[in-house]
Amino acid sequence: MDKVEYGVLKLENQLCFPLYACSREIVKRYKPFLDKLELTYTQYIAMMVLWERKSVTVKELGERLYLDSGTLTPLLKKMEEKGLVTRMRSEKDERNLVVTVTDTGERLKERAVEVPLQIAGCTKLTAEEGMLLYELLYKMLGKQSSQGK
Amino acid sequence: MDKVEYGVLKLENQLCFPLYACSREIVKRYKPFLDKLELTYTQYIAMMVLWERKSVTVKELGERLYLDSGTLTPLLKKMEEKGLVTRMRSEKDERNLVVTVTDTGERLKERAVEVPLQIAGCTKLTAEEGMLLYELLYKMLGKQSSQGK
DNA sequence: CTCAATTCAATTGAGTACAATTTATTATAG
DNA sequence: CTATAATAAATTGTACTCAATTGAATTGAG
Repeated sequence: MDKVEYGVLKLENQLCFPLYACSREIVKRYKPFLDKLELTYTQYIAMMVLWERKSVTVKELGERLYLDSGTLTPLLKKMEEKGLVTRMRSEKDERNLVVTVTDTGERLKERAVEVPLQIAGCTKLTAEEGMLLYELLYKMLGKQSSQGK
Repeated sequence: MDKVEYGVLKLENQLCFPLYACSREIVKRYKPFLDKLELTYTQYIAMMVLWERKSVTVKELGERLYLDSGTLTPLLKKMEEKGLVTRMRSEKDERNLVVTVTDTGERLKERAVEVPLQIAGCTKLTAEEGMLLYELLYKMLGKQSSQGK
């Protein structure tokens, strides 16, 4: 009767913590594979959008990745230096900066396809559990799942 | 027949991405509440361990939070400056640094209990979904769930 | 038209993360 | 006992992450 409901403050009773820890652990699992491509994890997911779209504005990329220009501007400048993308102001609206994959960036895609395959072997979840986790995470993110691809 | 299996490289087919995005979004949801306590998210989870254990070494704290001394040393120094913890070398083994909650740190616990309650209202998942997500994340982290608390 | 509001990137500053190295301390093989 | 190995923090350097601010370009109300 002395202690109140401090149980809610225990780390093991938090949902946020395994989410935070798991996210970082997964990024670490990607590292050895991404090192071979000389990409960081953030650069990798940015390239995923670019391989799919060819050209996007910083704003669109940010909406897709949940990142803002504070993160993306320096990231994209490094990717430009590496020759993976070009950065150019839109002619229609010069406030927009258009990022486009170069041929070098496009060629990297061929080596990158191996990454998801190699990572799949490191996962401790079954396919069904992975699917379920996917659905729950997107629900938590507040978006409709686009699983039915 | 021209395109190969590039579908594996689509952002929407990744499990890692919603994990990464969700983790950051949740930390953002905590921010307004943690701001009132003048804690960052990382400081908050470190305090959770300390509220539970009273005293831990940097090594133990790191194992619990999946963080290393490179992250924890500056974090704990800031927490010491704020008067939340003390940092002292262990007498038994001076390689170990023992972190202990101060009275100020202990008092913060009383205000912190509100945080999980207020966050709970922001979640888009049902209790069952939350539990399921929790189990899946711990399985992915490669630890046995300690849910049966 | 024209100036105030809006939009988009860039910048700034604080705070992590983490790999790799260094330093101090303790354990251990010979 | 002593040189070596192992361990724990701290340090260093790179790379995000994000809130807040700034500045240039565009929009829109009057």
